[in-house]
Amino acid sequence: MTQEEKTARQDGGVRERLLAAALGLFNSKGYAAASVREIVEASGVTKPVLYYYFGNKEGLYLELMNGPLAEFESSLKRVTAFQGGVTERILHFCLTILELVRENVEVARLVYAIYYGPPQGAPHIDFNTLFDRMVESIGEMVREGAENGELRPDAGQDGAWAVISILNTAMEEQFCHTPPRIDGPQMERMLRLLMEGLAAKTA
Amino acid sequence: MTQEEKTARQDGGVRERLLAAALGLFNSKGYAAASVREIVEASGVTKPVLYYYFGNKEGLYLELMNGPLAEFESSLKRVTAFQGGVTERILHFCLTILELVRENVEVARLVYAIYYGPPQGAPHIDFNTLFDRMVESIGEMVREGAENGELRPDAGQDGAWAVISILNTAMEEQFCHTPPRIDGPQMERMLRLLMEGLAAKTA
DNA sequence: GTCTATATTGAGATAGAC
DNA sequence: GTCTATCTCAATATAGAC
Repeated sequence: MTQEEKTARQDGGVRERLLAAALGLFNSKGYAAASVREIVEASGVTKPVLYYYFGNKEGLYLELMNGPLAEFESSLKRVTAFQGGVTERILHFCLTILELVRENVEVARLVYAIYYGPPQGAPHIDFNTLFDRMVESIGEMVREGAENGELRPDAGQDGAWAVISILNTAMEEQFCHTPPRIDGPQMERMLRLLMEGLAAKTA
Repeated sequence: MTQEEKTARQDGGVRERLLAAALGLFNSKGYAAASVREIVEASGVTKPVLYYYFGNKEGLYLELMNGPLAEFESSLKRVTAFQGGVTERILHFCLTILELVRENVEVARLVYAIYYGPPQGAPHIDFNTLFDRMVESIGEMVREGAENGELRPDAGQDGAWAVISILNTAMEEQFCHTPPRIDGPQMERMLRLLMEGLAAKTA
């Protein structure tokens, strides 16, 4: 057993408590306004413990984000491999993303706050590329649908952004309103409403 | 001429420069992270000047928000008085709101950051009621359209939220991406795509 | 690993001269 | 109205004992 492994086993609870407390405080007060003092008090430890585990406030923040973000990215890869008609693939994609967000509301809320709001002095993380990849995935599906006749031939950019709008707003509702006024089934109904406008009139 | 009027004339430039600098810094660093020192330096004055005009940082923030918010509210009232078919009224409503946002991007960005993100220690302003009123206005229009046969009879909650989603995401694009990937005409096309799904099939 | 105690910096805010 | 100089407090971070 290496020294690293020993350390990893020993520090168990404290690390997690610090991460959880920081996440809660970053969300309720913002990265800048949440002080180290508050974080350690909420975790029932003292300041040096935080510096021992994470080096500094930034290190704690990065540690907090990296796990869930990596998980999200790998989920993104898996979901694009889904087979079926374009409409069903779009629905499946959006529902999966929404479910991911619902499972990690706290982290998602923080990501959105940093992405959409001022960085607040938090170290930079490239959320932009991640969001763009999501946009691009939906764009490709819509384009494919327009080409193979499943969607209207003019369902290009505008159609893709309309889908993204619904997904985006549904996600935001998860962490900006309690209880959220949009859930999975409702988002699906909204998307189907949109699709009936997007779908090719073959009747 | 009262004392108030004299004062109002005299302090001209400084007040405005402080407000503008604060708005810029609140947006780029967040309310908590933007320091009074930075604000006054950017305005070319010293700290006591800020305290002279606004009492404190919170006073400055409130002064900054109140003007545009009142203007926005009165615009909301005016736009709901627009006459015409439901579809055109919805389009007019959304285009007007988007235009308002585009004319006050900086304030809108700050409002969204505070509304969606952590309050950062900024004094509370009730944006919720304002947003709800917007949601309610759209809800009423859709409901009316469903009743008078201009929209599908089942175009209720879901249809309204689909409209809101498009408007919401279009607004966000204005202050979260340069250049914005959505403008007025594109939002209109997205809404019309949605409408063709919502509209009653009378053909 | 975790503590007490403290160094150091920068924050918001004010006193008092002009 | 605007300044210089300063107060007070809380922030991040660390030294050093256990």
